[in-house]
This record gives sequence, structure tokens and C-alpha cells, in this order.
Amino acid sequence: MEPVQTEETGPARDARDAPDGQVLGQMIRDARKEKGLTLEEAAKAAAIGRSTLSKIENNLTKPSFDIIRRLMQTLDLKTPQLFVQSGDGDISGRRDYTLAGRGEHQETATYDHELLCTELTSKRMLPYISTIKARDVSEFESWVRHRGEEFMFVISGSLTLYTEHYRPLEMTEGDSVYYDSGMGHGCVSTSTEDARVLWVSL
Amino acid sequence: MEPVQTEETGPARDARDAPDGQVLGQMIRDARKEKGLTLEEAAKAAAIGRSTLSKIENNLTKPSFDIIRRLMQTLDLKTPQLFVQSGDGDISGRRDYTLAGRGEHQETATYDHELLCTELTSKRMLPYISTIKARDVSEFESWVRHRGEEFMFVISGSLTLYTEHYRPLEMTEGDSVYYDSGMGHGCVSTSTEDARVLWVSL
DNA sequence: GAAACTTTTTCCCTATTGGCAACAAATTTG
DNA sequence: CAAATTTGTTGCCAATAGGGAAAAAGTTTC
Repeated sequence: MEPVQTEETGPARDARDAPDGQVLGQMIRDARKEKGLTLEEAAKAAAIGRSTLSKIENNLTKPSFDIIRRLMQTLDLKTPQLFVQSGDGDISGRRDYTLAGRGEHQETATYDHELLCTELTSKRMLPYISTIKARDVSEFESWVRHRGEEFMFVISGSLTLYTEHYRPLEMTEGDSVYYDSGMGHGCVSTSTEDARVLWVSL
Repeated sequence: MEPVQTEETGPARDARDAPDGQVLGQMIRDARKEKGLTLEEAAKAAAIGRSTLSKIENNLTKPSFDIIRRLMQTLDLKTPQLFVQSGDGDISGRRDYTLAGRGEHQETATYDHELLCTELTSKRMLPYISTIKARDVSEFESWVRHRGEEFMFVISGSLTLYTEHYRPLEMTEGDSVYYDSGMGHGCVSTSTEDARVLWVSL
């Protein structure tokens, strides 16, 4: 029996996927309201004109990147959602799960990766469980390096995390680390069993 | 003895923090080059004018948000770095770790959250380990809901994940799920011990 | 329910964007 | 090394963003 990976998408949601960020205004307004600010206050904080903000919220203008950036700071807007284009196969209203051990395996010389929740292709974070086969740094040809951020949680065993610019970090079950994955990095098991970690990269 | 949470930042990196996105042009140009595209190709792909792109890359214009968004898609630009204001404490070249059980606790009626890697304030993903105290859906006043995406991994115990639009999902140790956290959601332990899960939200 | 005040929207006007096309620079080809 | 082709930059101009101020809409107060 095949495991059901993804269930049907939820029904009739707001469905305001809206063409080309026509929702942007709404989002900004929501964010402002949530912070309990008036147009004037928010505008002043972001150092823009009252009217400008009004027009943006009502989608009467296509704001400059500069303005948006200022607003993001002021309103603590999370960057990503602003860029969600029209129904771009986004994950809105969706869910995908993977049962233990049923992920998509992908093996390298030093790692054995099990990709999780692979049905949801448009997700932004990439979660996977890895078994660290490497036992010595020398097994790595070079640093693993890819623009972005990465979070790692040790599920079992113990290991040493090597990262560029830093001294090696010893980790065991339950420990976690967050780092700029643009820095070179690599793991080596130090327990008798190969260590297993959960990685989420972005 | 206090655990060292964050080590010193790596040395002398590029250090082009640059005031108010004067680097934006450079970043875009880099991204384009990296994809091996000419101005023409990139511009066409993003449906903007050749010249416009040129001017943007040379910082001769303050592009509109709309234009930037199109470029981001075309060039696979990662959102965050564009918004990094001058030295805003971004994570480039940084690392932060938390030992098992040493996270920052934050308790609610139904959960007991332990925030991880809290020294790195500007990170984009939010990782935390939660103990699910709730034993029945009725304990939730309403759906938990926050714009974004969320990944959950069951560390121990078993639970039922309730999500809006879907039928409840039974999960045990090692299972994982990824969902749009804009959908209402909530967990309830079903094992004798309170279930423990790792959440990463964005 | 009118007056006083707050909050938001609408005009108006100048500064600037963004696209087209001509130009310059760089690269390839014969 | 000139011609041909491609890639990047600059003028030009219509379209429009963004700020100030006035008008309108929404609240509160008496």
C-alpha cells in the first residue's frame, strides 16, 4: 500500500490569489492595523508621505522598492509573502506529510539524505533527515556551500559540525544550530552509530 | 557557567554592507551573471526593458517594487538579502547554537515552547521545540493561524494534528508535516507522555 | 445631533521612472 | 583588422510615483 503523501487541497478558501500583487495594499494595511498605527504614524515612522501610504494600501499606485523596504521595517512585515505571485503553485491552504522513513532518499559519499514532504514543490523551506556517514573531515572534497540559511537539529548520535570561520562544534542528541549556509560547512559522525540530523534549509 | 550561545563573527568578510541598498544594483548584476544571462535575456524573461535593467544595475534609478519582484523570480534572488539594511545585524557569516534543553522557554495554555538559537535575531526561520500539553481540541480557544509556512517533525510521543480544511492527521515519532500556517492548526498529544515536536516556521 | 476632532482619501504638481531607440563598447567572424 | 554581430549605456519622452494641502469620511463629545 502506497502511503498517501498529500491529501486534497482545501476547498473554497478566500481565493484572493489576486493578479500580480493586487493584495499588496491589503497586506500592508493589515500589518499597520495590527500594530495599531494610523496612516500618519506609520507614514512618519517610515519617513514617507501620508497620502503615499494611503494610495499604496488602496492599490492606487505601484510603490517603489525603496518605499516598500521602509514599510517592511516599520511594520515588521515578513519579506517572503510579499513576493508570492499569483497562484504560482504556492502552498496556500495546503498540507503535505511524510511518515517516518518514507521520504525520498538521495545519497552522496558522505551523507544519506531523506527529503521530506516532497509533494509540496513550491514550499520555501527544504526539510530533510540526514544520516552522517562521514567519519573524518578529510572525506569532504570541499566545503558544502549554498546561499541561504540553514537550521540543523540532532536527532540521534553525536557529531562534529565544521563551519568556515569558526572552530568545530561538538553536538549531541537534542542540540541544534542555525547558520548562514553561504559559509562552508560539513558534518562528521562521532558516535558509534552514524548520527542522524534534521536539516531545514532555506 | 553560562553556555556560549554565539561565537564571534567570522573575520573580514566582504564588508559591503553599504548604505541604503546602494548595493542593490550590484546584487542584481551578480545574480544575473551567475545565471549566465545577458541584459537582453534577463530583461525579456522578467518582462521589463533592457535599459531599465541596465539602469537598475548601475544604480541610476530607484526601481519600483513591481520590477524588483519580477527580477527576483527571473534571477532566483533570495528575498531576504535585498532587505538587509546597512549592517542590520544580518546573519551573513554567522552561526548560533543551542544545547539540548537550553532554549528560551515560553509557555501557553496548550503548549510549552522552547525557542532555539535566539541569539541570531535576524534569522528568517524560527525553530522551536514544543511540548504538546493539550489533550483535546476543546482546549484551543481558536485556530492558531499566522501567515507563512511551517514544518513540523515529531521528536517523541504521538499526536493528532488538526488543520483547517483537512481531516485530522495522526502522527508519531519520526513523522513530519509541512503546511501553510495561514490555515488554522493545532496539536493534541495522544501518547501517555506529552508529545514533543520540532517546529520551524517562516 | 451638531460641533470638535481624528483619520483617511482625493487633488494638484513636480520629480522620476521605465520603455524605445539611437549610440557606444565589446566580442566574434571573415 | 575591418565588418558584422552582440552586449551594455545614454537621450528622450510619455506615464506615473510621491509629497503637500484641501476635502471627505469617520469618531468622539457634549
